[in-house]
Amino acid sequence: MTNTTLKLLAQQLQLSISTVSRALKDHPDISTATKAKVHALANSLDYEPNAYAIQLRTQSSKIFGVIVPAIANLFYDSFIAAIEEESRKNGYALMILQSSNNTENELNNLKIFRQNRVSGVFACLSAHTQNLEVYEKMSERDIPVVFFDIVPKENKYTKVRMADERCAVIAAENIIQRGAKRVLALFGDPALSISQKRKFAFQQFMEKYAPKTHCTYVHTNSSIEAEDAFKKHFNKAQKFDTVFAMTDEILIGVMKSIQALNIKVPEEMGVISISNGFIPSLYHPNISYVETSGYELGKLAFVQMLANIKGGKTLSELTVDAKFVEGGSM
Amino acid sequence: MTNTTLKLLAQQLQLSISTVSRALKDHPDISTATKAKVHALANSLDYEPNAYAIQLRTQSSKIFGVIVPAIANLFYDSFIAAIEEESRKNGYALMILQSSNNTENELNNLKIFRQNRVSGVFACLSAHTQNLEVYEKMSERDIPVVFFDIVPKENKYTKVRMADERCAVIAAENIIQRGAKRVLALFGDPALSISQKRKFAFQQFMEKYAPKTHCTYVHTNSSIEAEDAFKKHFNKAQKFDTVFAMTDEILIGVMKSIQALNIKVPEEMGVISISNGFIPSLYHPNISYVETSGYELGKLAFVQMLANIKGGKTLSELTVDAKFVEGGSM
DNA sequence: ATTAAAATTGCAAACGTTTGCGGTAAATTT
DNA sequence: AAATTTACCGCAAACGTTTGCAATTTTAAT
Repeated sequence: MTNTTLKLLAQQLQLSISTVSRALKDHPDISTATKAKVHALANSLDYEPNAYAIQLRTQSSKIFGVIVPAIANLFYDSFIAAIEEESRKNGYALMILQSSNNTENELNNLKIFRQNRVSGVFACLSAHTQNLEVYEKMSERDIPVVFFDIVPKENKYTKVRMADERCAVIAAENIIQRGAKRVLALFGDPALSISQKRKFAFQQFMEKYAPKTHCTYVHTNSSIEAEDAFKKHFNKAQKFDTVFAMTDEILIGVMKSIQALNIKVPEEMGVISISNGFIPSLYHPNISYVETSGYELGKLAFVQMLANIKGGKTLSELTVDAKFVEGGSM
Repeated sequence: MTNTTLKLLAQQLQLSISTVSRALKDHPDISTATKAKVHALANSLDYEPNAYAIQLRTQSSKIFGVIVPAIANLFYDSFIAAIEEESRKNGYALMILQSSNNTENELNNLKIFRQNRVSGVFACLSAHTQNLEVYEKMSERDIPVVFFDIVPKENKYTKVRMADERCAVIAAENIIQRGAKRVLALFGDPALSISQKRKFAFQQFMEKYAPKTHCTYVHTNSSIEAEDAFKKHFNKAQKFDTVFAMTDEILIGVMKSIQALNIKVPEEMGVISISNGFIPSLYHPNISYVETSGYELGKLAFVQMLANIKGGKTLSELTVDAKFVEGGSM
C-alpha cells in the first residue's frame, strides 16, 4: 500500500498542499473549520509525515548518533538507556553503533552519522584512537559532539565523565574507616588514563591519611588475572584483610577467588569496588561500592547536548558525582 | 560550513548534476577521465551523499528499527550486538528504541519507525501487548517485521526464538543424570508463554523419565522472590538436592540464598540454569547452564529479515538450538 | 457603496538526489 | 563521403515537505 502524503490529502479535500500542511501543524492562518476537516482525514488515512522529506527541507534531522565500544556492557547499557529516555522525551531518536574498540569501525560509524545528517553525536573514544580529525570534521558541519567516559585530553571538546579521582578517594575513606591493616588494591590496564587517575588518587589519599596501612597495588587486565592475583597474594604470610576492585571486571575475579577459598565477607575480608551497582548486588552480602552511574552520565551528557544545540557552544568538562553505597561487605 | 552537494561539484567541474551523480557511482556511460576528475574533487571536498535526499528519491532507507523491552539487559544486549554487526556488514544502520515493557511506548516507537520509513523492524513484544494491529499497519506499508524472543502466537508472522522446550528438556536430562532425588524447579511469570513452555516441557520429561524424582515447581517474578522461595523450601524437612533456574534473574536470587546459607555447590546442592552464560560464569564453581544465545538469535533474526526484504515473504518460525555448557555445579 | 483591513488560502520554489530519455560528437562501417 | 553505430553527457521531472509571498475572499470601517 502506498503511503498517504500531503498531496493525497489535498486532493481528497480539494485544498492546496500548503493549506493541508499548515492545518496539520495548527498554523493560525488556517480556519478552525478546515483544520478540523484536515485532521479528520489525516487520522482516518493514517497520515505519517515523511521524516526524510522534512529533513531535506528543513536541514535538520531529529536523530542523535551514539558510538560505544560495545553495546553488551553493563555500563554503556545504562548510559544508552538514559539518553534514549531523554531523547524520546525531546522528540529525538537514537542511532547506535558500536566501535568494538576499533578505530576503523569508529570512522565508518561517523561516516554513517554524517550521511544521515544526525543532529549530534555522543561518542566514547575507542581505547587507542589518537587522531581526532574526524571529530573536527563533524564540528565543521555544525554537528555537536559530546564525548563521554573515554574522552580526549584537549579541552576544546565538550565532555562528560565520571569523577574518577573522587571515586577512588571515597573508596579509600571507607577502607580507612573499616580500620584496614593490609589492603590489596587492584586496578585495570595501566595504559588507560582511568586506571592511572584512580590509582594515583587512591594512593595519594592512603599515604596521607593512613600511612601505616600497608597497601599492595596490582594492575590486571581481566577477570581471570584479577582472580589469580588475589589468590597469589592471599597465599603470602601476611594476609590482607581488605580488597579494593577498581572495576566490575576485577570485582568478578576477586569474588570468584573469595568463593573458591571460602573466605567470609566481611569478617575475614572487606570488599569494596567501583561499579554501577549491578554486579555488587549479585553476592551475599551485597558488595559495598562507590557508584559510577552510566545512567547519570547519560542524563548529564544529554543536558550538554541540548545546551550545545540550543545555545551554541558549551565547551567544558562536566563530571558526575560519586556516592558510596553500603552493601554489607565492609 | 555548508555541506558539499552534487550541485556544487557540478558547478566547479562545469558538468551537469546527473553526470556527477553517475560518475560517483561508476556508471558505464561516463568516461574514465571525467570519473577521475569527479572523484578527485569529491574527495577533496569531503562529499557525503545526503541520505535523506536519497531515501526521498528512492523510497528506501538503509535503516532497521529495533524494539527491545530494555537495552540494559544481558540477553537483549547480545541480540542487539549481533544484528548491529550484521547490519553494518550489509550497509544498514540501526535505530534502537526501548519499550520498557510498556505498550504505549511500544506504539510510539513504531510510529517513529514509520516516520523514518525504516526498511524493517526487529520487535520483541512487551510482556502484555495483546493488540497487534500496529504491526499489521507496518506490513500494510511493506515494512517487514521480524519478531524475536517474545513473539506472537499466530503463525502468520515471521519470528525467531529460542528452542524453549529443548532447553528445558536438556536441563531435565542433566538433572536426571546427576541422580537428583528432590529438585526445586523455579520458573518465571506464569502469564508468559515462555514460562509455560519451559515448565510444561520440563515437567513432562521428568515425569516420563524419572517418575520417582520429587519435583517442586514454583513461579517467581523477580530475583528477590526467587531468593525467598529458595530459602522457604530449603527449610523444609526434606531438603532438595538440586535446583533449576529458568532464567538469569532467578539464578541470581538462588545464588544469593546459596551464599547466605553457605551451601556447598555441587556437593550439597546441584545448580543448573538456562542462560546466555554471563551470570553463570560469575560464581565459583561456574554454574552449568543450557545456553540460549542472544547473539545467535540475533544472527538468525537478521537472516530472516534479509530473506524477507529480498525474496518476499518467509512466514515461519525459526528457533536457535540449545546446548549444554558444563560448569562445575552439577 | 466604496475602501481599507483582516482572514483565509494557493502558488511556486527549494531541499539533494536519481533516472528515463533525448542530444551531440566521435568512431566505425558501408 | 555518407550512414550508422557508439560513447558520452545534459534536461527535466520526481520524491514529500516547508514557507515567503501573492491572491482571493470576507469583514469592518468609512
